[in-house]
Order: sequence, then structure tokens, then C-alpha cells
Amino acid sequence: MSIRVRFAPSPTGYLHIGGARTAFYCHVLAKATGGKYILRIEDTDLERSTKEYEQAMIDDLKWLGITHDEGPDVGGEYAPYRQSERLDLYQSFVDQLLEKGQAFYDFCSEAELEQMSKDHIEKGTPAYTGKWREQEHWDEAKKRVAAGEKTSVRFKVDPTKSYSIEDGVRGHVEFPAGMVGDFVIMRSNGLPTYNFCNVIDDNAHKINHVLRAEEHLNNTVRQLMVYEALGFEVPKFSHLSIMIGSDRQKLSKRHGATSVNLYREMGFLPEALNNYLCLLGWSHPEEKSIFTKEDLYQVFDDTRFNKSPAMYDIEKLKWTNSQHLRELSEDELLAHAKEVLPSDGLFHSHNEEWQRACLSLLLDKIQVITEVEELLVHYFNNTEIQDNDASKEIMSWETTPQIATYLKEQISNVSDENVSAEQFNEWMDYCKKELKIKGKPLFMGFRFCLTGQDHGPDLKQLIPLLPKKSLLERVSKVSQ
RNA sequence: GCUCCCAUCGUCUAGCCCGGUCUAGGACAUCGCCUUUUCACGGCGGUAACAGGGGUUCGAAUCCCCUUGGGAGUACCA
Repeated sequence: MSIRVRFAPSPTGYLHIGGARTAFYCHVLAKATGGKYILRIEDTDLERSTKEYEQAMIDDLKWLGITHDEGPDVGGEYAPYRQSERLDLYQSFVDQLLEKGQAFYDFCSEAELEQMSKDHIEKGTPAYTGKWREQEHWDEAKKRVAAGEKTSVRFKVDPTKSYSIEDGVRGHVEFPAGMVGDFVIMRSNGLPTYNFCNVIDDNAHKINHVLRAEEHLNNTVRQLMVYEALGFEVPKFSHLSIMIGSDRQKLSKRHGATSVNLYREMGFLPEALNNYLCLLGWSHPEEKSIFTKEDLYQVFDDTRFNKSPAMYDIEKLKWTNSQHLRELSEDELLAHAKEVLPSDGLFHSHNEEWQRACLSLLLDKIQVITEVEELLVHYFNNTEIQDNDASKEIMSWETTPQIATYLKEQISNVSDENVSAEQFNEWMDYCKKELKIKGKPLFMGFRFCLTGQDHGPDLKQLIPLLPKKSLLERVSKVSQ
């Protein structure tokens, strides 16, 4: 039987990188096994779910290339794929459980519920101790409902029964009896809760393998109860390790950029984000660290997940991005730069020939494409002279003022807006032959006078790309 | 509190299931060297880990138990 997996986000915010990782695993697992990957939108939290977020999530997934076989936007055999369009189905199962006595109407007040929850946490009493779980009150409950009173429905948990699963990554997991109390399956506003509709949809959508984050592991016991009560076949579960921040806590907004669209804006390549995220909790069988999702279609398997939490490290993401950047053809790189770099910036203000020269020069200096514009802004507009140990050393050489004085004069005499490569070569030759400067003092002297820094791209290629004006300003400062 | 989960270099991890080939391998970061008449890229090398304690065994990173530490859940959120 072929695999059917799903990614089931709630459209209550932008796609999170943790969600992107889960979706990526689902997509790749389906592709690698000839199965299907389904996208389902879990929008039963009316207050927080929006259509805008749903669309944003679909867009982000699309940008990442994590395509699904079935979903709200593409349809499929088991449509609909949006929970807000499946409410009748949930209602019918609620009715069924009510009928069988496996669920009950609950009329406890908010204050009562609050007290129960408090006692549960502080004293270890059962999570729900209301009287409505007892059959003797059910007739009264039905009357109140018939009279039009709105109320929630709870699943009646058997406190003597324990459950267990054979988790795809955790192995055997035991959930002891009494672990959870009677939980709400239908809110008083008529909308079902996650632990209930998730089960119904996974069954209806014929999902046979659930890949999700570890934070859902404890929920599994509630879902197991629903599976049992409804007579559904239980799928295989694989609970992926969570992603944590540098403080070892679950990754969240306070750790910085956590949504995919931010990485898109920051100029990361989607294949790099996928690649990096994939390695947070999974390892390549040949220990490769750079690959595309297409490479994974051949080798991905669900036995290589890591159980322990993985710390998110943007430095390694940047390195991964730099590796993918270098895999790009010249045309792809140009297209990427054009798309990402600001349209009113320095890069876009030049012609394509210049842009290509600029990219080939800067490629091995950068990890993310946006750094190109940053470097250009620096070379064009920043005429400040770097002040550190390296610059002090360069300034201490007696040859540096000689170079500066010479260059200042030469640049002043250039009539064009730019310095040509030929002119640059002549100046170097002059300093070498006439001023007898060579090696480090020569190159570093030129670099420092012209760029104000002790490091940077190849000078011969860089200088012709820069405006004469900013070169002159810098060299004037050095020659003072 | 209770329940569940986790534990190899600073970080991501391989190895663990099926004990010996592990004086624990790779990658990021870091340091050094080489290359580059400069800077970088690249190449080479170094520092750096089996949380602790008990077992089992001829032999344990690998199996068992305990301790410690960390995380998640404990909602009419998902």
C-alpha cells in the first residue's frame, strides 16, 4: 500500500520554518516512495485563522517547491481539504459518540473549569471532574440543549485504559491510564477541536502515515481514543524532534526570524533553506550536506530521523546558501539577483553586462545574494576609511602615502566616470617600476587607498566597476 | 506537580537496533599552514564530544537500571 502523508497547518500566521521542515519531509517521503502528499488547512480556530494567512502559506510552500498532490487549491479525490468546509462531517461523528455514550454535553461554568484546571496542575486531580460525565445528568443536558442552550461536547475518557504506539522515530511509547481527562471535542460555538477533527480527516483522507512535530506526541493519546471510539484504523505516527533556539527552548518568534517569507526577503535560495532544514533532525545516508530535494527522491527514507532536538543555527544556513549559490549557472544567478536585490538599488541601476561582471566578481565573497547590494553600497557611497589594527599597519608603511599621492593625481586626471582596467594596470606598473613597490605593500596599499579596507574582491575587476568619485574621496582621505 | 520525550565535539550529526573494525568519523564555526605579488575562494592540518554512577559482559558510545540535566504537554490553540 502506498504512503499517504499530509501537512496540516493552521492558517494563524505565516509558515514557520519548523512547519516548512515537516512539509518538506512529507513531500520528499511521498516522492521517494511513490506515495501522495496532501495539504490540509486546519482552520477551526475562527478567531485566529484567516484566508490571507492560508494564501500566504500556500505561496511560501510553492516558493519552496514543496508541491502537494491534493489540497484546497488543487482539489483531489477526497475533497474538501479545508476543515471549515467539513463541519457537517464532524457534527455527524459527534452525534454518533453522543449516541453511544462516549461523549457528553458539558455545562460547567468557566469558573468551575478554571478551578478544575488549577487543581489538576497543583494537586494532580483528574483534568475534568464535572458532574456532566455521569449518565444520570444526561437527560437534563439533552433538555437544555433542546431548549437551545449552547454548550460544548466532551469525549468521555475511560480512566482505566492505557494506550501505546509504535512511533516511527521514538519507538514504543506508552501512555498510561488516567493521563488525560475528558477533553472537549466540540466547542460551544459548534466548531470541533483539533484532537477530534484531525482524526476524522486523517481517516477520511486515507492518511496512513502521520509525520508531525514532537510537541504533538502527548496529543496522540487523545487521538488514539477517538480512533478507537470511531472504529478507525490507526495510522503510523512519526514524531519529529523539535527545533530549538540557542537557549534550547522551542523555536519561536523571540529567537528572531522564524517565518519562511522572511528568509525569502533576506535573499535565501529556497533550495538552501530546504537543504538546511532537512538536516535538522535527519541525516543523509551518505552523510552529504549539500543536496537538492530531487536528489532526495532517490535516497530519502524515514528511518534516519534523529530523536533529540536540533538547535537552529543561521550561520550554517548561510553556508548552505553559499554552496547552492555556487551551483547556479551564470544566467540563474543573474535572475536570482535581479529578483531579490532592491529595484531602486545600485545593482539595478547598471546594465546587464556590468551586472554579470559584478556577480562573477562578488560571488565568492558572499553567502547570500543580498550581500551584493550591501557591498556595492559600501564601495559606492561609503568613503570612510576603515580604522583597525590592519589599517594602522598599512598606514604605517612609508609606501602607502606614496601610492596615495600618486593615485590621487592620476584619478583626478581621468576624464571618464570610471577608471578602466588598462589605466589601473598602468598605475600598478608605475608604482612597481618607478616607485619600486611590490608584493603586499603594493597590493594592500592600492586596496586600502581605493576601497578603504584591507580585504575585498579582486582589485583589477572591482575598480573599473566603481565610480571615480568615490575612489577619489577615499584616496584623498588616505593621502592627508 | 503530573505525564511523555530526549542526552556523542560550541553547533548539526555518523556510529547505537544486530556490543569488539571507535586511540569515536564527517560538516558548520574557530585556529594554524599552503596557495594567491593583496584580499578572498580553495587545499591541508589542529583544538574540540560518548552527562554522571551502577550493573550485564572477556569486552559497552552501543544492552539494562538509577541519578542529573534539558525539552514538550497538561486549553472550548493547533
